Amino acid sequence: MDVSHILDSLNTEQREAVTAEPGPLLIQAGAGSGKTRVLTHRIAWLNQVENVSPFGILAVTFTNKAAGEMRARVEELLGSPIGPMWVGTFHGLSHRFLRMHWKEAKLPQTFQILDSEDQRRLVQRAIRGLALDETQWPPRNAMWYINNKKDEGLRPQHIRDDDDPTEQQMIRIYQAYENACQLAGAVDFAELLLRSLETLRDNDELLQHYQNRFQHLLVDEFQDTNSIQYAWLQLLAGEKGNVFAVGDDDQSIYGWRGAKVENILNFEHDFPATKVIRLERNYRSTGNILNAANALIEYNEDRLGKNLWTDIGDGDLITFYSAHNEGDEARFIIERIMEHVHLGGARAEAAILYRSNAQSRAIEEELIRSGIPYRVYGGLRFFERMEIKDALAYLRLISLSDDDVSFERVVNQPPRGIGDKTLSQIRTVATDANVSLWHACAEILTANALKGRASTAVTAFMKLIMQLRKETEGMSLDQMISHVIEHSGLLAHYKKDRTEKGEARVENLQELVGAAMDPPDLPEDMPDMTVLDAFLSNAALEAGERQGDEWEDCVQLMTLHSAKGLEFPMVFMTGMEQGLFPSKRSIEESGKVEEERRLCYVGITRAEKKLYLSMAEHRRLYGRDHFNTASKFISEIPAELLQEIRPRMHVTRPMAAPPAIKRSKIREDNSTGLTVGQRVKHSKFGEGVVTDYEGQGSHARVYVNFEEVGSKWLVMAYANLEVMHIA
DNA sequence: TTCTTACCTCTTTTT
DNA sequence: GAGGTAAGAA
Repeated sequence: MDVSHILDSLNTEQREAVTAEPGPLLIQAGAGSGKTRVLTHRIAWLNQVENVSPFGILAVTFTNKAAGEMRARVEELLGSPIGPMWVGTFHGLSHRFLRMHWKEAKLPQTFQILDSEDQRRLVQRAIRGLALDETQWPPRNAMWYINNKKDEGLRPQHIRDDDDPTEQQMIRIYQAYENACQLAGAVDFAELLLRSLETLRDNDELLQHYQNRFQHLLVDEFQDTNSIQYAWLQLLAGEKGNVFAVGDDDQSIYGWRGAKVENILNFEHDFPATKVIRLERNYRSTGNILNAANALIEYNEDRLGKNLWTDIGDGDLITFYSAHNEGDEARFIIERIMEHVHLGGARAEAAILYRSNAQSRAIEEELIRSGIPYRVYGGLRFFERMEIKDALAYLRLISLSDDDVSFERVVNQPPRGIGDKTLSQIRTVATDANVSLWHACAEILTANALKGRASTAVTAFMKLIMQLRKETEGMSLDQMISHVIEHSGLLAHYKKDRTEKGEARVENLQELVGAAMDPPDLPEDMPDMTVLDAFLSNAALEAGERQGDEWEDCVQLMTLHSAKGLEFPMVFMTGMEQGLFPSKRSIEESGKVEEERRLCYVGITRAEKKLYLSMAEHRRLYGRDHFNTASKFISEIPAELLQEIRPRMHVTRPMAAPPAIKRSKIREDNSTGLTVGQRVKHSKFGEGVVTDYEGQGSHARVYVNFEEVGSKWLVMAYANLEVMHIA
């Protein structure tokens, strides 16, 4: 058979990996060495040359983005859909497994997935239920504790308290939370993994079946696996141990989430006769960029050691800019991007990376002012918005009324007279009888234990949910959502809010209906799943990764973490400041700086041609002023690779900075004919800059920051603004 | 009971 | 700076 389409584009080491005999294989692949390529070509090789059925292949990664890309590349290579192949994230595949085997996993068929916010609320309720002081036992901490234990594979009964009262209390909270989850049929992210591991481990028949089925397991970003994920792989691999693991210890950046780099070391031990292949040739970056990355990562003591090389040539030096403040930093970046665009480059070739999401604001403001389209990855996602979660909670409650998380969310949203007092009564009954809140309501009503007004309100609420259930039966998903937001009063509730925020919420709800017109595919091996279940699970697991306007040529903004696995011709690493990157916390805790350095390594190696590093000597973050010195990572890059640019001395800006502009504004229809950042002239107020706009047609208004009289809202129809052209 | 306001804390990174 | 909470007013 002709295998040239699989092998031709590969170098010797890559080819060795792709064509290796079955058995455990560990690929130590440096950044840009063709990791994903090796992985996808291996799948094609197994399928087309070794004749392994797609049914027998499981490939797993960490992020939805990476999984999506892997799927697309495999389909392209095979020239057909992946069909029954299991390709996805650890969480996604675990979820799939649990949906198929909910009975064995002791879950209700319609179990729901909790996102971090849901989880926090439920933990909080557990803490309150135990009559503990929330200030002394912050839900966030307890949640962190629980997730950590779950990542270690530990249930409350497995944890030794060592007579430590804090530990004992935490265990109690964990236990109470777990009871609440089980009762509500709720599963958090860590639970997905742990539960599927336990289910597999405790059911011989199931285990046998899957061990037989999956002849080959492939893992990407192996350095980021945590204990359960590793155990899960080991269990599935069984005796034959056909695990193809690709990883790079220098890119391990999820230690804070329980990822164990040691898994790379353990691998050779746990899977005897492991073949190790190293990929050190980099196809992505110029020599200077690579040398900087190599020199930096040398400062880490804890590493397996490898050195990337390339024959692309040295390329440009790395530019380092020390700005006065974050605005100056942003303007420097934007000027570079504009130059790039003038020379015919695409905006999408530029990526602006930062350590924490909070840093994006300053950059976004300047981008808006300059009228440059951009796209932010991460941050607040569609399905995490309040109004969307409200709507989904109604849907969940309709499909499973024992869902306490959803119950609490919407029982008084919109307000219907069921306040704290009534609710706490319901909660008490529920806890005492160990039943769901919904169930407790029914009991209280039959026992006539509520006062007149509260009783009517609760009855009305229950009636509403049951009625919605009946009315939406047989409806398509989008009809159903449309019906529910309308008749639950949710839409009317948000419509009452005439502010921009309220309008945005109404729009989001309408967008939700739109999203439901094109629901996710139902995998064939989950016959029990309804379209609604699939939609809801997808909402929690993917939270709306894709934002609109993907076709538009946008500058890319994201955290360093979410940049892993991606590459861009032009990369800006911002906030290279001691205390921000490396973060203050990591400096204080010993041993944490190495992970920060790896993160820096990841950032540097994203760049193909041009890398800019920048910092702000003065930065306002979280409402505080910081005066910074350069990140120690800057000094760890050899000076001969750096070209330092001094800021120009003009700093006085013509006017005060305009107020922050909401992100939702950017893509809104603009019927003013003006853009944010545009200079305009008014006959009376003089010159100013447009900082915001709202409304349609004759109601269209613009917000202008005038040099002399400050900011004013003006109605376009009367203002008679003259557009100024910047000389 | 609901709405409004003042105050408080917590700020890394993601499924 | 934001989000959440607690306290006070309608």
